Amino acid sequence: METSLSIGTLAKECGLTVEAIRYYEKQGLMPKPHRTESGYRFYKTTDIDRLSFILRLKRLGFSLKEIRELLLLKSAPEKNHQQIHQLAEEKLEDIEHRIKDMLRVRHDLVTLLKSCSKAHQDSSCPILNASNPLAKDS
Amino acid sequence: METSLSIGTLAKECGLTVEAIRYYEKQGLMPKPHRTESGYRFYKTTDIDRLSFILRLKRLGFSLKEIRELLLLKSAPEKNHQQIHQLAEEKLEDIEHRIKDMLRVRHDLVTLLKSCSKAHQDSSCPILNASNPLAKDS
DNA sequence: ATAGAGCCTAAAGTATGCTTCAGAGTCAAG
DNA sequence: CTTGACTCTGAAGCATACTTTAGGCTCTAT
Repeated sequence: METSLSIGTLAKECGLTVEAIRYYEKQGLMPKPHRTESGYRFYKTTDIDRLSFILRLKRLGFSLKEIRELLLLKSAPEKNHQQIHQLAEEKLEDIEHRIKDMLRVRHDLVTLLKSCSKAHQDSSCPILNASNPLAKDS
Repeated sequence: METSLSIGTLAKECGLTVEAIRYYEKQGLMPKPHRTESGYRFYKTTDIDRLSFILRLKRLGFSLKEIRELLLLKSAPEKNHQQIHQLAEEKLEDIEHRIKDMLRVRHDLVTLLKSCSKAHQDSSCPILNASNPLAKDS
């Protein structure tokens, strides 16, 4: 069973640097991993998911501090229920606001491309004819 | 007709600082505004829209460099059509990817809240019962 | 058993995106 | 006509999020 990864492998797997992973650990985003006798970090495959989650949120404009909060939510124990629920509510509102903004920007871009396409009688525009990736909301 | 704004008014209007606006000007995000005889900048109301667009994109995790590109797209002349179309296509893909990420994070959060709610038999959860803001896609 | 790739730590350095400071002119109200 | 709020420029300073450097141990293959 090969369920453990070196920091280098994890980094490659997720497309970032070894140093960034160590930095996230220092900032409390990644948990302190187990170590080999010689002190080398080793990770579980589930750490790939955690790291992917971090990167996804980063891409969306969340700060490391905000991501830390969201991670706490994800791994929250049953205690402090009220507080966690409150925080989750805030984050969800935040995310929904961002989604709206994103759709608005998307709309602007599509409008731009439409006019652009119209001006050139180009009815085979690959962008405008693409299926809407947002039609299927979870 | 009161169609011109001081930099301070524009800043208040958009909820950022005077210094940030001057910084955006220096970075080529805001156009160089007209000046009074004494050298004071003055803006048109349409500059509010431009600044709002910038802030929206910033919130979504775009760098100032990327925002500059998107702004160039918006104000693009008819020439360089091919190149602009190409860039717009890239940006649109980028945005759609981000929207998917955002929906995924939203899904995670809602799932978390559902389980949280279930654990406490709380059927009146204000978050989960809220109407879906994404139902109406443009 | 040794070369080279990979890992370790701590600390300094860097890019981005502003904010603060210093020093000075401008404008509107009283 | 002065006081205080607002504006100007340029430069330095700061927070965030890493990256690079330095110096050293470890692991794998030849």
